[in-house]
Amino acid sequence: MAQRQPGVPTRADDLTAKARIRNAALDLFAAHGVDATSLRAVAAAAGVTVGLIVHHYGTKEALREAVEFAIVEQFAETIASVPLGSYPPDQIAAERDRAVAAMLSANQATVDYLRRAILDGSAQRGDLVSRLSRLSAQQVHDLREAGVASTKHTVGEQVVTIMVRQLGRLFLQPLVDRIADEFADDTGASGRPHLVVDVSH
Amino acid sequence: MAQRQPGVPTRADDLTAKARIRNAALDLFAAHGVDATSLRAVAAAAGVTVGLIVHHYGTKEALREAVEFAIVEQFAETIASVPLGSYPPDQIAAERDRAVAAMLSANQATVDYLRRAILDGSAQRGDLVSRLSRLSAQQVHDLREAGVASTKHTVGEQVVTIMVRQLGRLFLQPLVDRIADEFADDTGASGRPHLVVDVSH
DNA sequence: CGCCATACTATACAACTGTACAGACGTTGG
DNA sequence: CCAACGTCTGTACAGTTGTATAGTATGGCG
Repeated sequence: MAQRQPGVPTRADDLTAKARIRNAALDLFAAHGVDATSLRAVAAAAGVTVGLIVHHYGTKEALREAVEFAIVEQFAETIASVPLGSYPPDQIAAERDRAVAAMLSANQATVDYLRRAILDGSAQRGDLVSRLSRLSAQQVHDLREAGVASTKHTVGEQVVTIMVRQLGRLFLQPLVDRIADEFADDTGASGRPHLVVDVSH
Repeated sequence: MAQRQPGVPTRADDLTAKARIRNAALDLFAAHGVDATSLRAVAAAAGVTVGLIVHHYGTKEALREAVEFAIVEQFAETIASVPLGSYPPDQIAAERDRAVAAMLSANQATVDYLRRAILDGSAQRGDLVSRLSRLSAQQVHDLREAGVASTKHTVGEQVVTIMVRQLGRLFLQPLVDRIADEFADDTGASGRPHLVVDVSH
């Protein structure tokens, strides 16, 4: 085998090997779960050897953390793509929601990974869910500073509402789809049912 | 070690070894996932050796199927515990819903296992979700025969509604709890947020 | 009693896991 | 030019996995 990127990482075929490994890991972790995904499977999908994964990330756990870090980055960048001044104050929140929804629907692997992460719920500080929650909290805080967001509820309540409405529908959709498929011939052409997920305080 | 149940399985300490294995498997599968649970862990939890699991169930896959079969049975029995004649026709459906909800809240492991099963979504016929869907469909069918259930929607739509409303809240609750915990000191004593899950056709 | 079916243990094994490590290659800085 | 460095491969290893199997004990039944 020829080595692809010797010396300083050039971007010959689109992506660094390190990035390709991380992307392949996200896809496989999302599809089959972290435990059920071997480093060898990741290596094969990324077109590298197991040794290189260890070289770049050290351990499987560290690779998982890198994947989660990338997901948080993805959220942060998406939110930052709709800065405070870009829309009338009363539309910022809605516009950010739309941006996040668009990002998620374009990255099924991210959604699938998140679903598993929340499910397994390690519940430890520094967790993926914790970090996303803090990101949401920061967003709520910013909007309040700008005098936009309501202060009728606590920040915690607003974060729960944002995250559950954003993610809840995505998590439950597979269940709806499964059952809809089950009765596909029966449902008539009435189309997919529409999910409603919300929280009340 | 002394063997516990020689010959015909007596019910010396509460349960057959075979049943203890199945229960232990349900608990561990629910808590950590099937893949992450070794037969040795199941054996230890059930107080038997690995060999006995193989003896009774053959393969890990067969053990998983036995666990799922037991779950379906649990649903079926719960529904059957509220027979058609036991309540006024217009209350049967609601009463059965209540019975299922009570059964689920008393069996956290079942809920957790179901959450994982739906998540992984093997999407194959004979699947756990498929079997539960068919159970729901049967229920809807029965209620229609008795002239109780509405025929305004298709059976498929009604099954989706039943399953999503039953299970959706249970699946999303961990997410809500996680975030609520994250902001526990912030939320004030406003109590846990209440989840709303529904489908519209 | 003798015999067999069953419940059960113990050990063994091949496959696969994550991790470690030695080295090959090409680039870069002095 | 050459030593140092980062990227990358290949192999090796100890631990764990699911499964197979040989063997032991025990109760029921002729």
